Amino acid sequence: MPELPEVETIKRTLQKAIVGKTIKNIEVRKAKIFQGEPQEVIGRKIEGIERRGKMLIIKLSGDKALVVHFKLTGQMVWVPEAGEQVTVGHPIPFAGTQLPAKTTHVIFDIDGGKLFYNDLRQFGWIKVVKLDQLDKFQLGPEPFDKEFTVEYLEGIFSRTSKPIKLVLMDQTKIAGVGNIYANEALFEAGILPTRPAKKLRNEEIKKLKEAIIKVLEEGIKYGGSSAKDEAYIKPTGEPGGYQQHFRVYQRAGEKCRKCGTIIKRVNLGGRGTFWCPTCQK
DNA sequence: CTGCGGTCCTGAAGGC
DNA sequence: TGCCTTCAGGACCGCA
Repeated sequence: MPELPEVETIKRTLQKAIVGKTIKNIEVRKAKIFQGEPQEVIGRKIEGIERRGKMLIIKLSGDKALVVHFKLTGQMVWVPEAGEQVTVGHPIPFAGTQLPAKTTHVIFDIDGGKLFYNDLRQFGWIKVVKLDQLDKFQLGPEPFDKEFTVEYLEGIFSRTSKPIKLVLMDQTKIAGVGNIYANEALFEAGILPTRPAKKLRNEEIKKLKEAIIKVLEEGIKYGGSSAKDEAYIKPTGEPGGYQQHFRVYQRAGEKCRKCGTIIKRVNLGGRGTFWCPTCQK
């Protein structure tokens, strides 16, 4: 599922591929996915690409932007035209099939190639948003920003007795952390996912803050994670590599890499939650 | 305010 | 073999 590191990878890949180019046409094959009028976007130049939390923001000439939320299974695949100078990766066959696939819901016809939005579960969306409306998305601080401090975390944790893992995944409190990286960060910090947030000691909060940054940086370094059952791929069509480095996520029944104890799994807030009973207290 | 459960959707996996 | 049920999951919504 595209979380901060996956969306950051998509952002960096697309920056090299499509910034400075013009959107010539948009084919919307599933109306509910594309929210807005294609006419508001066609003919505009892509001025820049940013990320906010798990959302990709494609800034256009004029006063508009496209905001993309990939939710569980959204993908963006950039396929350069034949003969086009390939600026990023290479157009490898998409899952052994041709694009558009049956999961392709929006196709952007851009100078030099096509950008496909695919989404198996169809939970994701693309919205046309005015630039001055971008701050309407209620999101907490970015983990890599300077407001993301131990003091900030102490503040939000002290006000709730919810399990710490659910607080980490609350986008209005911390932007971009989802199920994978919440599980991984809690292992790295040695904290049980079920601990009430307000019960964390200052020393643990310090460790957790560093752990969040560490696992997100690792995720970006490996180009995101293409875990089993998950649809994330880079816009080049290649999978990410972070899944090979998971400490606990989707490793129930396997041995902890640090101590050999069997990794456990439980449902917390409807999400698969994984931890090592020895390393996390 | 909190916390719970339903909703969207599809494919894989399990049961009989 | 084949049909039916269950499950996973980010964000949001309604209800108690």
